[in-house]
Amino acid sequence: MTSAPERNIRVLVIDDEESIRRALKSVLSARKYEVSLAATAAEGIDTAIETNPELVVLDLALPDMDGQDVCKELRAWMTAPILILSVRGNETDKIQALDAGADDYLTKPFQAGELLARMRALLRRAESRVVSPPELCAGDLTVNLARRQVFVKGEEVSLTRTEFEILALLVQNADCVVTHRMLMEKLWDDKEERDPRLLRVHVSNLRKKIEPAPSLPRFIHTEPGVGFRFTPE
Amino acid sequence: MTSAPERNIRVLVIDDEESIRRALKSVLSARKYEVSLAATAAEGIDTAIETNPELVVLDLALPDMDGQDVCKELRAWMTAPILILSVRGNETDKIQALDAGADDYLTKPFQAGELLARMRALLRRAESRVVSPPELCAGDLTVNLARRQVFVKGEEVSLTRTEFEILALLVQNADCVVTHRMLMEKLWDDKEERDPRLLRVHVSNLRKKIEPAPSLPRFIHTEPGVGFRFTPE
DNA sequence: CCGCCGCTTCAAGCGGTCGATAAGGAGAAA
DNA sequence: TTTCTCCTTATCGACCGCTTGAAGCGGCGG
Repeated sequence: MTSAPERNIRVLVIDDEESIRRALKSVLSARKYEVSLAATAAEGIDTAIETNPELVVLDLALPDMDGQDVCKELRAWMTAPILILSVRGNETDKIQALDAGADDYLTKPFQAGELLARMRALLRRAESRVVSPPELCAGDLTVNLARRQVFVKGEEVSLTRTEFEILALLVQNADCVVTHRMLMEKLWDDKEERDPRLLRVHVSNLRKKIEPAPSLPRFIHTEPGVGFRFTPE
Repeated sequence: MTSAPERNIRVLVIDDEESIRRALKSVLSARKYEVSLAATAAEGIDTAIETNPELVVLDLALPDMDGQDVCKELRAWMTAPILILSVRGNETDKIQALDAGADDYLTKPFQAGELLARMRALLRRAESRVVSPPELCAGDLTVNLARRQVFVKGEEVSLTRTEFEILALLVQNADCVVTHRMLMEKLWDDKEERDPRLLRVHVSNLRKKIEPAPSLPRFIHTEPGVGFRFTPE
């Protein structure tokens, strides 16, 4: 996988050397990365907050703050990998930086190819991380979006594709009204107008499968003329 | 986090130099790591299958196989981080190893402290990730992703490349739905749309080989309009 | 009280997707 | 070249679920 990423990945470079910034900007932009630059630690942290980068390249020797402290400060709220650049190649610096939350440490002068390869390795790891285990429990109902499974009183019920899509959208917007338009756009991505009755039939069938009393809905409430609402409480 | 891990972490060291193996064994054991050793690539892969390590330290220059190929072979079924050791410090070797699936690259001679710090950084990242065992048993079916072998009632069945790829992807996402799109992207990495019928044929052939009753699937269930799901239990 | 309107439910037709099978075609090995 | 394996395409029957029409139900206003 030496190829450029299909999507533009946001990278933040924090380095006080003008020449390094320019060089990295040029090299990374050519690889279709979306590059932000910062010359000081303070500026770097601000930019990180603004752009929320997916990877940070951080020089250890900044004028206004120690590199390790920058690392820790970023780590406090950010999970993106941090790659350290430094002219200092001694063991203690490396250990301290890595233990401060950095993910890799590269000694200057470095070769662009190695930096890019290490960035790819870090990003490969980061992207394979699971986002969150999206499981919802409400009363007798359990909805597992990742597994596409729904349980009522521990018994798995089999939902149709459309039924599950509807339920998923409602669960994702729990307590909020999901309009007819939103549902229909999600279900049939063509924008042509569809019969609103269609939704009602599907919702009706869905209720029969997951509601304790389908005619007195506990989970899926209808907002007349607007849409539906899922109530977990 | 300079402290030793609270739980014994399984580390596999693959290196042909006796002295390195001894030194690492001693250093890592003192840090409460549970160390396995291997002197050749073949032995290393076998040990990896047996012990399912949480981190692999791999020498790039092994007598019986190229380091990159070992990397790729491990990556095919293992998600644990791989740290490369090598006397070769040139850029090309590093890039190739990192792109082959390695997570870090350290040039010999190295200092123990740096190795330990890099291991900690890698393990910190991998901490939250589930380690998948290299072999899965479900009823009469045994799937060994590492060895690319499949057994039914103890008898090995021979799968074609595509069939195994499909089964592997399904097993790795056991209980979760694997969409048609995911399967097709994995099988044919070209993004051009393919005939969904193709998948059905391959899955059908696969079922005939591993299902007790192919028409009433026990392992590979189809989710209409979405994809397929592997059910171990 | 009655009719209108929107939501719910039921029932039936139709279309799409799936599974099985067979045959064409590409590539490797003999 | 032949032969074999495996990928791919094609065809067909069966079935599930989407869709639509229509009736039942309740609230609200005239």
